[in-house]
Amino acid sequence: MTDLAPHELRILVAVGKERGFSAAAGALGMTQSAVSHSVRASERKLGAVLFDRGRAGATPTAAGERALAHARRVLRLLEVMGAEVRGVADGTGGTLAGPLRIAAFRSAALHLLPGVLERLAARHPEILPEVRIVREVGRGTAGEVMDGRADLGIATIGTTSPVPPQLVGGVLVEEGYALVHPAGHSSPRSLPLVDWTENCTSYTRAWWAEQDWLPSATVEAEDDGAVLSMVSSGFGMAVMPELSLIGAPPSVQITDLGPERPTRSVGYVTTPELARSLAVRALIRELRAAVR
Amino acid sequence: MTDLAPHELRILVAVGKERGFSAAAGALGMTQSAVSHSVRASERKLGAVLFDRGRAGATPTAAGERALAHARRVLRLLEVMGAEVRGVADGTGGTLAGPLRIAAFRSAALHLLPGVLERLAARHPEILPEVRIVREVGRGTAGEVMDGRADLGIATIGTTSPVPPQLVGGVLVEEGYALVHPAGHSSPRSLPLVDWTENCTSYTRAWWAEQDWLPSATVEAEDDGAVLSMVSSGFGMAVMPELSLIGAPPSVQITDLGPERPTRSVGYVTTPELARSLAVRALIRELRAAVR
DNA sequence: CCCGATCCATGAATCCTCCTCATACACCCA
DNA sequence: TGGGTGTATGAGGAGGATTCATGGATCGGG
Repeated sequence: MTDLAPHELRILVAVGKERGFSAAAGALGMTQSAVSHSVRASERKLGAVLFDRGRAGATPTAAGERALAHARRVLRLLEVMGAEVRGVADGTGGTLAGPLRIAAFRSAALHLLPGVLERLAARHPEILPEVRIVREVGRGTAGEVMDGRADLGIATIGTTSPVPPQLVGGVLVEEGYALVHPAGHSSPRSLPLVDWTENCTSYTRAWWAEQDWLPSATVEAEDDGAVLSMVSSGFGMAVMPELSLIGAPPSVQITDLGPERPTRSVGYVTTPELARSLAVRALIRELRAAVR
Repeated sequence: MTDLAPHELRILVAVGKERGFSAAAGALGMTQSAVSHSVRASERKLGAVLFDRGRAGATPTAAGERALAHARRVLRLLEVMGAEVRGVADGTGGTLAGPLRIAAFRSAALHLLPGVLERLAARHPEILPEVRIVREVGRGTAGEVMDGRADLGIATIGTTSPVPPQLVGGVLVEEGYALVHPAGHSSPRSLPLVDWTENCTSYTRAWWAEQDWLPSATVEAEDDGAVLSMVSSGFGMAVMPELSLIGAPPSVQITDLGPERPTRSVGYVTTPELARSLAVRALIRELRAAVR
């Protein structure tokens, strides 16, 4: 038997990543001795020294670099193998390869998805995500999924816009609204309130109506990006969800609205069939991990 | 630990090949009991039944087919890993020393590969190419690569047969179709049209249908070689890709079909993992050089 | 210059995985 | 209904993997 077993491959990869036997052992939850034994066995099987051991740990030799590259590929292939075989058996289609169409509202597409898709690509390079920005008005992103134009939608979920009965979905995160106004403005509350069509659920609107300090004069903008740029140029103030405020310029000031502030739930919707597909499940897993 | 070990993969492949536990055990020099235990363990790890057991032995389920394809690929990758690591360590250059399995359709195997493999052998004598001729119907050569039975496939690539998403590939050359008929025939267009199953993409068929000068009566032959020999013996005429016409005897006459002639793309497909291996890269380099 | 810290190496003991042996079970056919 | 084909399964043993305990090498600092 000259082939390396998966656990041996994993140890090689860990040593390459942690740049040392002890560190790799720690990362894998095993003993330095086990790593040493295993690497030595792998080297014997392959007939080549894979790591230069030194004071500062272990660094791959040229042969070791090639071995690491192969080890990573083999491990990934084994991972995909498990996923596909299970998928075929489940009748979920079997492959996680191919395009994965995501409909998202603007702030999610800009501030939530990039990191998620990056990690998804790292773990499942065979998935090719396509993001389409859909205004969250009317049927919104859920409509895109219902109409078969998207596999998964990032949507606001609440009592006024629940998950449609023919779809499945879940809440990812509940985020609060915050007041945003020009930084350093002397009396920000005298500024007009800037708003945009997609903003706010009816629950939020009710909260809104109760706040007597809010000016009634409002200006309607195109989308949250336009609102934010109007605020940052001193034109007005706005009540926006936190997701829209990620990466806001220093020229705006964000004020928490306190414990009674309105919130909204951001979640996902998909079809029951697609919910079992490996690609959609992988994406949901990454979404869940991202909002934690 | 949910990943399958190499010995488990080998057992799966053997069972798939020998179509039975007992036969696989015999081929592997082990007990039927060991095979049974191992397959059961693999099924438990993957969470799917891989073989239907019956009177006549074992046949793979759908999940089993996928598992087998992956198993072959993983084992192949481990093989390449060993060879390359040893090669790097020896300072012999680091390319895979050993067999490189190529699946090609007939005309490519006969007219494109010989020169390519000659140059490959000159540059990398340690690579031992094995060519298997596969009819380009159904999943064709790409299927051989997907199932782990070949490292690289020479395939026709087009809208009707794109590179499968889980594979990687590229176009090598776009070649035209030409009319071929017996040399010196007085009215070649009155001859029947000879064809063979692998011939022509749907795009080509569409062009074909538009040509009112083409006779509708057709004769079906086994392969392009048979077609060419029928044409050369005066039996009929044919529309064939240029690759099939290399080395055609002087008894046939080749007529260019003009600028509107149909074309097909000939390319290669391989797995993402093998695409990085030195042997496959060397072969692709030679293929690219050859068609220039 | 030695002390301590921080690496990796190694031998023995333990635990667990995998294989074999022996046997049971299911099915088909003469 | 017995013999021949196949697979399933439990018990036991051999070998591999991990741990424990320890040794050896190398470097930086007092």
